[in-house]
Amino acid sequence: MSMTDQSPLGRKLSAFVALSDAELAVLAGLHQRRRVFVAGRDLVHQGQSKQAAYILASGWVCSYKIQPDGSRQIVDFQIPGDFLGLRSVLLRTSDHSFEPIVDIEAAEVLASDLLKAFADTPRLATAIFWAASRDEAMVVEHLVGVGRRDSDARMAHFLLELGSRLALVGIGSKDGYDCPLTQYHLADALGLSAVHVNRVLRQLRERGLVTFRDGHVSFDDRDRLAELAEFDSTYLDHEGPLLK
Amino acid sequence: MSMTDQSPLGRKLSAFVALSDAELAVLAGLHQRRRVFVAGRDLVHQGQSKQAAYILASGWVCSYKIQPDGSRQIVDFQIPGDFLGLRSVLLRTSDHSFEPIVDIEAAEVLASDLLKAFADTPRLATAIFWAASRDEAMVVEHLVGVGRRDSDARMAHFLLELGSRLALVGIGSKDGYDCPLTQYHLADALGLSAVHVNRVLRQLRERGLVTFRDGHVSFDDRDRLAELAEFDSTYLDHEGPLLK
DNA sequence: CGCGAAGGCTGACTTCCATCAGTTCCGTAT
DNA sequence: ATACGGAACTGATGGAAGTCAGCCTTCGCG
Repeated sequence: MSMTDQSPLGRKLSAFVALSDAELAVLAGLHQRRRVFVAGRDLVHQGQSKQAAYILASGWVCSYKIQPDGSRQIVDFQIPGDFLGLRSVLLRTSDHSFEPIVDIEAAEVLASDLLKAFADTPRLATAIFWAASRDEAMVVEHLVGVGRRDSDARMAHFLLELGSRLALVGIGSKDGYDCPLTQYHLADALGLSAVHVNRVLRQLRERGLVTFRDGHVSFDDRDRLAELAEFDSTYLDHEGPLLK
Repeated sequence: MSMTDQSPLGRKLSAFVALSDAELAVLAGLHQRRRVFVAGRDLVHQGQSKQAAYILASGWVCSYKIQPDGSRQIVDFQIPGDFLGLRSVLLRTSDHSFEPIVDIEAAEVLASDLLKAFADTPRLATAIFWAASRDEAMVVEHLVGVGRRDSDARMAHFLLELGSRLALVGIGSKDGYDCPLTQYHLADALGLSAVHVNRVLRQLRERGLVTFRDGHVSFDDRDRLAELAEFDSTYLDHEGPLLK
């Protein structure tokens, strides 16, 4: 199976374990029940129970929690190749919501099919658990950012992390990437107000570090940006395949 | 096996699945290699690789990340019955550190033993994954708190959550619990300065909501405290066993 | 066409929390 | 017995980010 044939998930997992053709075939099998969802209408809503998991094939999604007072915290963004709702399979009710940011395509995966795939191809299972662990590490890093970084470093770190993640599934380049997020999304993710997000972006642009404009992020000076963010990507753990 | 014989982990898992004697025996088997660690000396250090997982038997631990600038963010506290480092088994290097807050006892669990237990007793495996999912949900809720709650609500929420968790493993009562954390721990966990933590605690005490003094938390008015915190415990998911 | 909604952008004012610079209290090691 | 270190505690001051209020542009649509 050639590189270009691979799903984004296949591509991502290949960075961790070298998957055999048989394993790739099982993975492809999980992509059967393809569904389309429109931007803005929640896929899963907080408090809902017993929903399937999804593998995102194209488009962007965010997972978030709404507070009783109406404010929301975006926990993470999902990009092609990411799982949605893998964790909440075991908890009775989903503790958060998923909103497609643009129109998306996703493969619905039934818990039973997933478990069968795990039993048949343990290496694939390991790879998927690796991906889940990495997602959790990103949430932790997100928490650190919100708790301990000022708004500039927070934004810088966020934009760099996103760039790294996209690169891993073959989207974007060293210099930047297309990004459909609004300043409101950034605000809800970073724990800032939309007004302040705007000011921070302006500042970073004027300092010649990054430009986020018209749905595109350009790294104007990646090194200085990484320095400001104190960006250390080891938690993303992609140094080439571990298991041959 | 009677209730009082159970390890804290057994007790916690029993709230999710009713475990058979055979399953409880396997679980007890995982507690073989008992070790003791002294307060303050890190169990696992950020950047370290290939360490075992642990089941905490007694005492308190915190997991945290240190920033290059020296500030630290505590990600979570572990109490008896919690796993340490379950997630980082798959990532090459641990992305965070574990520090015992008091002297602790913990069972060291080798990855191979854990996998064998999973293979032999799938229901136990499910229960442990449930616990892992719940831990992740707590980190998410923590992120929400740091991102979207002001310092009072944040503290209130934290103290209530901890009370709920302790109750699940049979520690503390409806009215309060013993708690060895210092105000510095609270500050590092909640993304506040120690000075401000002190003020917030004073305020909550003066308003007659909670008293945290001399290593003991007392809920003076649990209802009003929960209201201030907008505490909704569904993410903790303990409404009695799901699987009979 | 023109209206409204969504997103981006900005200035003025306010608030929450960090920082600095201490003091007090206690337990323990010299 | 006293000196020391860790933790709790406090007042004064400043700064980072929130809130409020408003303007401009673009784009879809009645």
